[in-house]
Amino acid sequence: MARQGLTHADIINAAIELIESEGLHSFSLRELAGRLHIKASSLYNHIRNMDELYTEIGYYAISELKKAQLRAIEGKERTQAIEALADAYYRFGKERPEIYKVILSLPMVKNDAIHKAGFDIIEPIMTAMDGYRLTDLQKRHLQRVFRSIMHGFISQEEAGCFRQFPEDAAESCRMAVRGFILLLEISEKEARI
Amino acid sequence: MARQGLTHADIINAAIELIESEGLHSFSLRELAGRLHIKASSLYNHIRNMDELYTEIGYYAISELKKAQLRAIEGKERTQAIEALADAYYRFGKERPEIYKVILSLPMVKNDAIHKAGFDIIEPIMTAMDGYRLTDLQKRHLQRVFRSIMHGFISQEEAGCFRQFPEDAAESCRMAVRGFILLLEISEKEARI
DNA sequence: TACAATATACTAACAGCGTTAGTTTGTTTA
DNA sequence: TAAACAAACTAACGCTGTTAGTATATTGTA
Repeated sequence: MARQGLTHADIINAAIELIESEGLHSFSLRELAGRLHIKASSLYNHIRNMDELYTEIGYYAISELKKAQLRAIEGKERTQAIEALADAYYRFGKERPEIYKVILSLPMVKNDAIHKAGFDIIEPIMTAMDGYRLTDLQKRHLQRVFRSIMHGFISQEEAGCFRQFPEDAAESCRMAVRGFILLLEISEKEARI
Repeated sequence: MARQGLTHADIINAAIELIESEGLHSFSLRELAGRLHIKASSLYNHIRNMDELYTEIGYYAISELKKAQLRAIEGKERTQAIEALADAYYRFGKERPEIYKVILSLPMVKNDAIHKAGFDIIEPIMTAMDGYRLTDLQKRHLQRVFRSIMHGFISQEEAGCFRQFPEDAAESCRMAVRGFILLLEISEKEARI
């Protein structure tokens, strides 16, 4: 009706805001439309469907996470770089849990764009490992180890799986990162042989 | 109509079967009812609601995972125990991904029963660490590290996050477990001081 | 400036979902 | 045999994503 200059980006931004404030769980196209003062069906002039909307939000989340990580390791090396990286990852997960969740819902198989996003996830940890003399094979394994540790902590804490004990989960996470650094150091020694 | 002796357990078992064969994503009460040759509303004679159904399936999943882990570490100690434990956990996640996912959907806050289930998750890794001379504080942190590593690997591999490289994810996981064992060993040394 | 084309909004509807209320019917108990 | 209970039913509610068809405002062109 009262035509407003709604762009594709406006839709995505509103969706992100809504998900962050109300939670991914309760997000719906009708609610999104309501916030934009249009009907749900009108959204289809801007987006193909809900899957695609989630995919775009996933891209956004990945790029935000990547930015935060790269900022954190700037000018740092080895132990310091890894710890700063882990800290940035952990904070992102705690501060923006709803957006973080969207990343995992990305169907990583589908198309080339998502495949490309997969490399955006990897880049920061790969860069942080530059200070270690590792083979490419070692790096490919070790980046998985790092990401698994970090994702494991974030998703389990979010799910409430750490509530049995009062100890700070961030402290446990730092311990895990210490183990990862140990792994980097002994891998380095093995690579020299 | 043609009254069949449907028990509460029958419902849960059918739901588990359906989730494992068709996926958690497409699971619905109407589909479950269809498999049992009743209408969806009739399910409410046996279950309170869908949340409670998921909770019960979550309990089942936790107990299955616990059993598999305890079986794996029987008669083993230290490095062997940890590796066997990790292997059992990893296999469970790969072989029964849909049921595994239900565990995380458990709202760990709610009631005492769920709180108790939380300890069932912890028990195997706590037992496996018995062979290490660690303080209780260390154990409480380290069980989180172990669970984060394992959950991180399973959920990321399931989500397709490891598809960038051809290397076997199980191999990466073993590397992570090696890091965890390193952590156990140096924690042991620190505890003795 | 006028007309055609396009983009953006609308209404109405569909099938699916979890869930509830009220009703019927078969089984079990007194 | 009658009463009580359990387990099925039908019908409906409000919610979801999505599509089809329609109206209207903006934009590009002759």
